[in-house]
Amino acid sequence: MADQHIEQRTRPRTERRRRADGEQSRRRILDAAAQIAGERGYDGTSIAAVSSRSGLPASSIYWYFANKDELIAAVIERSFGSWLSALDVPDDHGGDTDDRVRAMAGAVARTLLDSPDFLRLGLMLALERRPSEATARTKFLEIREIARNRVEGALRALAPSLPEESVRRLGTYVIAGADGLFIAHEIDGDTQDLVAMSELHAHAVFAAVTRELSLTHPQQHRSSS
Amino acid sequence: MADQHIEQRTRPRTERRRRADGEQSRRRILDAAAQIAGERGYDGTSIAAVSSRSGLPASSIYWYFANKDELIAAVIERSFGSWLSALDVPDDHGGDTDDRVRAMAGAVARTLLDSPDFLRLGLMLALERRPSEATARTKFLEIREIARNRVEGALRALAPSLPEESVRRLGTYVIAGADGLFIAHEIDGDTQDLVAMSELHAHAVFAAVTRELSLTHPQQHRSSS
Amino acid sequence: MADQHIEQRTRPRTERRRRADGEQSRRRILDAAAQIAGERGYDGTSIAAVSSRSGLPASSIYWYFANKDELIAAVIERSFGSWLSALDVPDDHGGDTDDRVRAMAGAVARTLLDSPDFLRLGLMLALERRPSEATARTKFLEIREIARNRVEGALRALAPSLPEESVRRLGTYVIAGADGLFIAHEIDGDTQDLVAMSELHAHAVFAAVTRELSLTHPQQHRSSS
Amino acid sequence: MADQHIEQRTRPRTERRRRADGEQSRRRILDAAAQIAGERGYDGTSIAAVSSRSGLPASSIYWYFANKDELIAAVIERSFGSWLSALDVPDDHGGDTDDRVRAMAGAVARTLLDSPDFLRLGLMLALERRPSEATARTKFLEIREIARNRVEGALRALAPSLPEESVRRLGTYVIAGADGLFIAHEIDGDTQDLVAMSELHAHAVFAAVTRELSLTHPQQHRSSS
DNA sequence: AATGAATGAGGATTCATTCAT
DNA sequence: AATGAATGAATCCTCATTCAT
Repeated sequence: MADQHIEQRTRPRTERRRRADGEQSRRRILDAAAQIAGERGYDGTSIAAVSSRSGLPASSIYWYFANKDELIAAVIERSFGSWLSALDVPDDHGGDTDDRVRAMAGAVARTLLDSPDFLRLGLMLALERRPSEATARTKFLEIREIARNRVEGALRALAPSLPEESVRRLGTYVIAGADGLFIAHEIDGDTQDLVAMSELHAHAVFAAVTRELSLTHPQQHRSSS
Repeated sequence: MADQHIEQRTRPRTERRRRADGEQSRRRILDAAAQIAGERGYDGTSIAAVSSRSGLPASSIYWYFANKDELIAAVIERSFGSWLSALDVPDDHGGDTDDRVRAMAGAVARTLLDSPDFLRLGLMLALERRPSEATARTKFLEIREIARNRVEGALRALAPSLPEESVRRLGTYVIAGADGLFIAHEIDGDTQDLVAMSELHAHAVFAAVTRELSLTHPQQHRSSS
Repeated sequence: MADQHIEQRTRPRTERRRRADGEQSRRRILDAAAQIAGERGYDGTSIAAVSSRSGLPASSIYWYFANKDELIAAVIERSFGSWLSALDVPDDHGGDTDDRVRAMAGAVARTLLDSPDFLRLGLMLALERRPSEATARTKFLEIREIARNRVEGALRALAPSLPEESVRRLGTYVIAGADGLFIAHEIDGDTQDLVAMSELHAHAVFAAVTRELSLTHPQQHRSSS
Repeated sequence: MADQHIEQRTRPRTERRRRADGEQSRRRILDAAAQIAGERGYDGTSIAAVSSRSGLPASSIYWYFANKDELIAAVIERSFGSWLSALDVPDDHGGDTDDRVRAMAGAVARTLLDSPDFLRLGLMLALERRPSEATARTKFLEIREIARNRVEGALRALAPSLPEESVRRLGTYVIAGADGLFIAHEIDGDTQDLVAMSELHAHAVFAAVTRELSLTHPQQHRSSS
């Protein structure tokens, strides 16, 4: 913190931070909080630690965030945002359905490897049964709902005749698999290949979709795994 | 904690009552700690909270457990033990392979519904990545390894020709699905049927097994779901 | 605060609008501070609270007031001023002495009911005995001295032959009763009629005056209540 | 604090504090809190200050008191108790009614001079409009009710035919006068003689009692000041 | 005429743990 | 076999105030 401060003073004022750069401070705080929360979880993320890692005094953190809870919520939100935008780019390309599903799964897996903060943090918050007013937890649950809607949209696009009930069930299953594989990867480290496992999961989901279809419209489909 | 326990057993006790009291106190502490840790996670489980919920003074907790970490480890161990014993009973019964797999999945799901503490707590610990190799976390990872060995054993029994690499991969996938579905159930409450979802997962795994077999020994298998 | 105020007046202002804004901001701050200080006392009046209630940033408060202490002093001064001016109007009217005393007491009581902030705040400050001679407290004590002088003046007018020592004593007693009744009203709410109680007090004081007179000049007076 | 602690260790263990003397620690904390709160009020009484004045670490204060509020409440309660017991001793003695009233007033005044903490503190709390759940304020209001009941009892004993409404009114007036004179004494220091002023107040109340009686039972009484 | 941003000191309270008894 | 009391470090957060713009 100290050196940070000194650096700021000694550095010649060539580019005077436009509008007294609070944007940068806010970002520094979020960066620090994201790192620490990613390593140590919600409770392990002390304001003092964020302060010293960000170079700003603890009291300054409260200029930008009402309290620790909202700080973590902001971390989750930003992390989710950058995950989403990383995902959005490679949306459609050729190949048959199976290939496309597998590609999507791989993309999800890869982006999770890059910015997993919101997921790890969010899962921890979700598992701890904090009072429901907790901003950070609520934020994660909102985000989770967004992700689920996307997944369900993709499932509907993939199999338009799939009944809504199946869409819900398979949506849950897709996300459950992603969560579970993410956890496996977090626990076992890089010994397990998250991308390969995700493709396995995609396969399983794909098989489940066709199976559900065959149960609903028995004449139109055959087992296709 | 371990030596404490042993000491209590080996030292001859003239008065039965005393020993019973000690054991009862220990149990009360564990019960309280299990409840709280299940609700609030490792950090949220303060010694003071365990003290007031158990009715015993904080210092008494340290008579039974070396420190908080070993208390939580004991909670996990006990909870896992009761989960395992609940699982052990209905091990084998007739029906074809598919049925058997589905039955196992249902049993696992049901026991998780009954005693979910160790899994929730363990997952939190696993996600938290606390720097020092905490006893409680280690204990959970050990237990997880036991569970994985069981799963892999079942997979080998199911498909003896499955290569070891596939066994590992599918073992991971089985557990990941269980974790993910457990989380989904924790988050969404009872709106999702954990048992039905587990059977869906069992199906998916079974399909994956046959698929791996067909990839490895292409001539011997056909799709069999 | 004082110089700030003067500076504002002496410096010629080209634009009328600007000056009006400044004065309005100052008033907004004082209003907010008066409300909060009336409710929560000196320590309970944080600059942050005044800032959010007034809608102006905390740093702007320091543009108008040197520090918190002078802000509170200004609150007391303004509140006292408006109390005094409310009191000044109905100063003299007919009736015998008893009536006049009672009317005065009623007037005081009514104005206290209308603007009790400065008295409540002042009493809190007076009781608090903060070590450094805080401006706000001093301001209140000055004001209290002014009020006492008025009371003593009225007593002298009422009974010119009353010795100075008695004037002092009765002046103290008048104010003590007012303070006490104000407190009773603050505590018990409207269950007690402050005006009626004030008239009771006026009676008591009047009786005490005649009593003091009879002790000093025994031959000239008789009981006259 | 430090020396305190050392002293405790170096002092030879001749009299080992019976039952690990928490009673003494509690008293030390209360003493410290009473001194500081008497000087600086509720907000001015920081736990850190109580800690260093009592010689016990801040965290130990929380062994005895749930929070600062309950600590102050305990201070008020104890101070009131010792005031009451100081007051109880000289209950009845000869002389005519006027003398007796004056003696009582003098006793009250003298005891207030000795242990005024509960009154100063309580008045401050009563004036600040803290949330009603505040323990300390509530405690003071309870105490005030006890004192009022006593006063009303004394009034009834003094003039059994006094109607209840007058008893209430005069009870309020007695206490208001005491509060007001106490404040006058606190503000002006020893320049005003609290005891003499209290006797003046007693006289005024006595006159008011006879006046109320004469208004209610016009034939039985005459003005008696 | 103002204000966004920053800051160090201090606020109350909880923490896991120890120790004498 | 247990516990009342104590403790120092850490917790989150608020405080009044400053300063560059």
